[in-house]
Amino acid sequence: MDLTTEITSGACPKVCSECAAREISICRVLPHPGLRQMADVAATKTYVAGETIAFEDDSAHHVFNITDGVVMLTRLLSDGRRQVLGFLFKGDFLGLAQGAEYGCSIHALTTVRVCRFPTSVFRRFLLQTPELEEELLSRASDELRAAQTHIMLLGRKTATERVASFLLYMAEREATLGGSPDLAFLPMTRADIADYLGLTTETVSRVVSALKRQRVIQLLPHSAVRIADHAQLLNASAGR
Amino acid sequence: MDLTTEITSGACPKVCSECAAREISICRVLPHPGLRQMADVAATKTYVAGETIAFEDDSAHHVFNITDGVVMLTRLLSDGRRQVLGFLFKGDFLGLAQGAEYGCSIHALTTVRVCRFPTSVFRRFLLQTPELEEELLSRASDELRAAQTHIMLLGRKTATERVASFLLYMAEREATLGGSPDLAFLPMTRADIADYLGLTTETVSRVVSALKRQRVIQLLPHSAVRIADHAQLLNASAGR
DNA sequence: CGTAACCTTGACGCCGATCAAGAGCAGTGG
DNA sequence: CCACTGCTCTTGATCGGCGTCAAGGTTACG
Repeated sequence: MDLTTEITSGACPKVCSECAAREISICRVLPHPGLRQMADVAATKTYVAGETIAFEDDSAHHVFNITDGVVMLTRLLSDGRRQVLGFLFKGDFLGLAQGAEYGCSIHALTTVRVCRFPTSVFRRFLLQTPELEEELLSRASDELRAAQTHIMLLGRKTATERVASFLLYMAEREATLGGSPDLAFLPMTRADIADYLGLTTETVSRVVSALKRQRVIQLLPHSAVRIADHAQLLNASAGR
Repeated sequence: MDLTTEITSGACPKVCSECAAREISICRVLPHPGLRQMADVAATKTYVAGETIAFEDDSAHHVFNITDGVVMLTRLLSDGRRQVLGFLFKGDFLGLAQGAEYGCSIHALTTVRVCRFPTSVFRRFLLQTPELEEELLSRASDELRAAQTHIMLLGRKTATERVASFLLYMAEREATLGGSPDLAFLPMTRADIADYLGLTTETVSRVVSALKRQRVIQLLPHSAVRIADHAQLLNASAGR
């Protein structure tokens, strides 16, 4: 049975059949009755670039599937110092680290489309859907590893190594979504990158310039970066 | 029905009834038949202080419940720079972030007692035990938040703030295990602390000395620290 | 085409790293 | 009980990578 048959037969809810992240979001593990149930409580929503989706102290009323765009998570210290905790892309699930509050602010870096669920309903649905629980546990495990890699970067890498690691990471994300492995789009500002890497905008800018001068990368229009010498960049990144 | 009845009736496996972490480990959510099944595939094991339980590239053949002692997780860069990813205590589950390999080295800082399960058996058991899955997901969420706090610390806090945050964290762990909230035992060396905080031993030592001079903390025998001025230390930590 | 962000580059300063030496401390054996 | 030994911890002097401050260039967008 091909996809068209599924859609026309109505086995796949309209909202899901049109979803750009259909095959890479957590929903891919759901059997059709489950998917229908999910779809019934889902709300699709679009945020514009620059919009704040939620603040860190907000009650966590929703969990999200990112169906398109790039999302940034940040935390603040009381004096305004900011740390970027991570970026989320098409297919990512947002809500794994949530408690009663979100715990971090959620920002749309591009136009972002999400599929949103009330937390309470999602929790209830989770209890009766072991395959979804499996999937979330697996993703939590992946995120934990990613967080550890971030910790390693912040604790022990130099400025150059951090920037190189970041560029490789962005290119890799591009590749997993079907793009080229040596082309990275950077929808975030230098300040965002700096706050992700525990640096300043000036330092990020200097390192990027240096890598460009050494012909390891090229800067293209629209904040795109071409990795000209993958081996050299990997070398500069000091490994994962 | 009290605990004694349970034990003498045999509803609780011997290995579990004697477990020091019985009520705080993941097993607490298991119904008795489930607990018995778990116990059947569990092996208790003791490691001496300083022992390496596993290396980061080892195949992850086991997951662990820490039933006593303190465990440290570390990652290395190829040139030997080390990052301490975290510490685990009595009641903690070790294995959430694991893939095919452990991904980080596992070290016993004190005498450590664990309850160990073969990964494959544990996975199979997990699939048929939703309440355990729930529990793991909840713990993964907590760990993710803890990792984010660590990221904030490494990315944006000063040396003094890092050390202060660390002392508060250790005291809090002490408190959750029934100890005093202003007494922390530090079974790790200054080098371990430094590698956790992204600093050097010298800097950690200097900051500790300064806090001692300001009478914010006292150093007691056996690597214990008394928090003399909790408010002041919290102040020095710049929040969570 | 004008304006407001964002980005880059340069000069300088500081926090924490590095280098070095001595003090404290636990374990060992006489 | 004490001397010895090796490690950990502390403290001081100096250094350097990255932050800070400042100014100019570039890009996006109305």
